[in-house]
Amino acid sequence: MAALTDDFDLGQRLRALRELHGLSQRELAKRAGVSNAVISLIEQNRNSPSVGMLKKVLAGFPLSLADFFALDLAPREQVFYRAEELTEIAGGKISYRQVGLDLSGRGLQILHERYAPGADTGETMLRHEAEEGGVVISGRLEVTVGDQRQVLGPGEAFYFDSRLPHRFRNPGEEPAVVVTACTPPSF
Amino acid sequence: MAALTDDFDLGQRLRALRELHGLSQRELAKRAGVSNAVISLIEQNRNSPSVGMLKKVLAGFPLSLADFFALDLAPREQVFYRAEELTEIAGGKISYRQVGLDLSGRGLQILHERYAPGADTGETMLRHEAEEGGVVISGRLEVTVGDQRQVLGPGEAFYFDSRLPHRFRNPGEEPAVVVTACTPPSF
DNA sequence: TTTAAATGTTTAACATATTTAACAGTGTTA
DNA sequence: TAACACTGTTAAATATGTTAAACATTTAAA
Repeated sequence: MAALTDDFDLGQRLRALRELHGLSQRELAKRAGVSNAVISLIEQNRNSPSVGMLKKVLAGFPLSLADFFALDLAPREQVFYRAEELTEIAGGKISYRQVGLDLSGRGLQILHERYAPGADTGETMLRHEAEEGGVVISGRLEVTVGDQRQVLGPGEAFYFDSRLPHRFRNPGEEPAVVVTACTPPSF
Repeated sequence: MAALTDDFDLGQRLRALRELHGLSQRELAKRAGVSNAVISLIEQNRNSPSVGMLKKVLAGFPLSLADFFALDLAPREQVFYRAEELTEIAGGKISYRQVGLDLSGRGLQILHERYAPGADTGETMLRHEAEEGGVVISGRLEVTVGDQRQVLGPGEAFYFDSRLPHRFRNPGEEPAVVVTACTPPSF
């Protein structure tokens, strides 16, 4: 997950962020309660700020450390997708239709899912580093998370930490349709 | 989003991570190419490591900065939500029904939205630091992002950078229903 | 017990980050 | 033009992080 972990330019990132917010170095410094010099130096990569300092600076936006490092500054392309354009990921008894083709470097994965009657993600529970949730549109969906299990119907929803072992199953006679979201994308 | 931005204990986090990997301070230090003392000091929160140093240390696992800060060590609570339990945020001509009550410290916001005929988020375009997307369930929704505009119907979808000015409107005669997701949560 | 090899911690010397205060440049107003 | 308010940058002083080396403790083997 987590895009741009390596090569990234911390200074450039801070500068881009600051300019995006329309702040001068001094304005940001004032909000953050630090000297303006340090912002200049950080943006030039002439020092490697301590985590404490960076946290202070980001508080001026405000923005969390996690968000700062997870930020993706690349510009975006396609915005709209026709139903046929959603990219089918799995196929078969479970259909995952993803909004967007390539999510690498993105923070969000949105899926239009359809579970045929009886469809099941399987005995071996799923786990990954993420948060996910969804809303059931039609049919019935059995969701198991950790030691909790429940069957959800239209309008009902779920939200959990994806590191907890989880599983989805359609226990009904009709197809189950769900819209789910996951951050960061898990496949 | 991004959990535990404030209170979190960097030292505790590093220690937990190291022990999870079954490494001693010295082993990790060797892999990371730093002195073992700094790891001891960081874990005791007796210094606030520079970003460069922290990055080096994490490389010993390896783990990216983004992942490190995105890590959430806290346990989660409610997983399932009945339709009535979705928390109504706006009400009125536009209904935002959110999965989960309090999303502070979370990375994902999922909304079950309903736009009455003619409902509109307004002339002044929305902007915030996030990524968002959604799938239209029923009715028709006009989505404007930057200089792009399109009317989407059931099964159609969108995905964009929330920093681009955007707007939603129901141009039709029947209610429009959408499931959207946003990371990080925007309100 | 003794020895050795681990473990985490501490201290003093050193390297680096941060602040304060000044510098240089821009655009605006009188 | 001068005077001002703003911009980002820089130098020297200070504060803090980092290292190398030693300390103290535990475990295992002889």
